Amino acid sequence: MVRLADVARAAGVSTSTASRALSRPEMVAPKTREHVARVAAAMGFQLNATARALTTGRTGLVGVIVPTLANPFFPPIVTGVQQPLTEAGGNVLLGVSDHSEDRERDLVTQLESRVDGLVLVAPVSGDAALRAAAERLPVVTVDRAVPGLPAVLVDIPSGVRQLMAHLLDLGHRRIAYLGGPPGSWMDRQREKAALKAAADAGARLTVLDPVPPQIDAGLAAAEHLLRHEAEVTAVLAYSSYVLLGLLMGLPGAGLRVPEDISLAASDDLTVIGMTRPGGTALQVPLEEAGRTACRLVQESSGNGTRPRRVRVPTTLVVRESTAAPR
Amino acid sequence: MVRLADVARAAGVSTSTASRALSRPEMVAPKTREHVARVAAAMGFQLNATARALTTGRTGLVGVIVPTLANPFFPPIVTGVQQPLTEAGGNVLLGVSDHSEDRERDLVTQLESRVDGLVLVAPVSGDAALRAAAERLPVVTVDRAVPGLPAVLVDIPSGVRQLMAHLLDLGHRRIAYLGGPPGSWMDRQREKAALKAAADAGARLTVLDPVPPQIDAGLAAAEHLLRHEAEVTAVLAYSSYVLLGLLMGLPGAGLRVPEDISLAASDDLTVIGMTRPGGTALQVPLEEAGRTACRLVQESSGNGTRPRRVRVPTTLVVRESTAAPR
DNA sequence: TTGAAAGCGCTAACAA
DNA sequence: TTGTTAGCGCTTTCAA
Repeated sequence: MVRLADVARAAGVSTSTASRALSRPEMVAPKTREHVARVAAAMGFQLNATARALTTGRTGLVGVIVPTLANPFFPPIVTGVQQPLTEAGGNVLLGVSDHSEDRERDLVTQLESRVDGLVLVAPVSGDAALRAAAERLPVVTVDRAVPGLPAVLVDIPSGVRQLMAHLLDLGHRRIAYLGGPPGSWMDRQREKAALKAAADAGARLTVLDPVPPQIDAGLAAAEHLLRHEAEVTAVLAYSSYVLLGLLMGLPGAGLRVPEDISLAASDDLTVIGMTRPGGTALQVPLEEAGRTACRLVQESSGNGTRPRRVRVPTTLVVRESTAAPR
Repeated sequence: MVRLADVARAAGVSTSTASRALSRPEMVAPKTREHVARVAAAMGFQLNATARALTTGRTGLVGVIVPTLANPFFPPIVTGVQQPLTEAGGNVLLGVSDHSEDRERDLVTQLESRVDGLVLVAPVSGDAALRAAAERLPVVTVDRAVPGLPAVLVDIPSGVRQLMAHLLDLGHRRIAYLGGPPGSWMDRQREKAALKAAADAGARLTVLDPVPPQIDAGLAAAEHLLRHEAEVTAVLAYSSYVLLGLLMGLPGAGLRVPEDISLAASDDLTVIGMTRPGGTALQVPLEEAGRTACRLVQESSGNGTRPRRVRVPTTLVVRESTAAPR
């Protein structure tokens, strides 16, 4: 392995000068700088990141802890965090908690001394534990608000209001909300927003039982809908998986979309933009959420501006699955 | 920040003893060991990973470079790599190359001094560049074979043979292969395997034009199929996205699955296991591929066993979308 | 603009 | 079993 000292000797300068020539070029005479750079390149030299980290106290790494990569919600966030780091040669140190609080805690303590900051995506630990971590290094949460910590929140409730407004504008007055996943905090927010929008417009919103986020659930829901809720003219599904299920189940039962019933979803994580009919849905800016979280980490690495809370807005994308009721 | 020296002083031992008590407990008297552990815990002490890495030469990190996280093929591989590391407290340092050779090269040089080894997933760089990297640290490729380097290959061609055998067993003799993505090396392997299986059985395999991996493409293909290839009784799609498109497009045109036509796909990356009818497909063990790659990295960190090439087998999962032709 | 020297926090000979 | 000592490869005062 070639070390900085080797380069310095070969270039006939001190290690300090060699170090400066490569890391703080403006501190070195142009001639020396170029000479050192040339020698270093010729020897195939690369500064050792670990040693730099030890002396400078900065690793250039940001830790990202996600519950899983199997849910398509999370990978785009990781991609987003990576983006602002790229320019500066930084990287993402990834941790997958598997939805386990224990595992999450272990990951936080493991990563603490390896990263400059931490992005915790939908963390499951308690507020206190998260605040404790934030005392030791910059911590930003995504899709979860912890009092006193900076956070990035995807503003789905306001998106749901847009979705409802769209359906109401079309003339729907009997709408079903197909909620889930069972027990989810986010779902209660969505449901609340939908109920309020319906009430404000004097429309009826039937809240169906929460279902798991699977196509299967959509198919089952389609059957239920047909048997018991024939009078609704539109369905708002909390997930694109469920919407996909509805899209597959309803035609088989003789209900055409959107002629007989309108369908919309509050995320676009599956391919529902490309089905036929295309699914009306909220576009969720997950990469942007990741980018924002990364920038908040970088900000709070500097001197202490007070914790910011950033809300990233969703966008309503209207496609063929919604139309005026007959 | 609490350092090891602080713990040592508080515990009344030398830093070496403190170090051993925490890192190599078997080298220290039980009493001392527990005392040090207690003191360390009380002070909230954690060994500094960067400093350890500098002295030991091992970081505990494995770099994983993927082309993207947007394609559902890749996240499970990353998850798989992480798994064997977890027990030893290791982590994944992630790089996303965006399918760019330049970016991939930069990532390799960036990560080199931060990780113990590198897993390159479907790398785009030339063989020579990859072999050069392998001279400096352990490198394992996934879904790409480089002569001289260890690799993990998902054995889709043999899976395609199973799929073909399944269709032929059912009695299909006029089968369409819907290939893609356009220009893909993997696709040529699949197509070759399918053609050979058909020829061996005296069946006819019509190779349709490659399409991109989107539901849309499936829908378009469905229409094409109806207009020009009405005589086929089964379709083998190279991707589950395309299968999903067929599943959505065919019924609308009056063709029932599987009564009028059988459908199968050579991956199960979407939710086609949960559609109705369920889609017959190859189950692709991506997490296992990741785990295997990680173990190969760990192996080649030790003394040099010669590069291994591991082939992970796919599994045929038969569901309702395939049946005997009428 | 450059160099000498100290040290980041830890581990690992070597000695005792 | 424990302590002393010398680095790991780099950056950064401080002085010249």
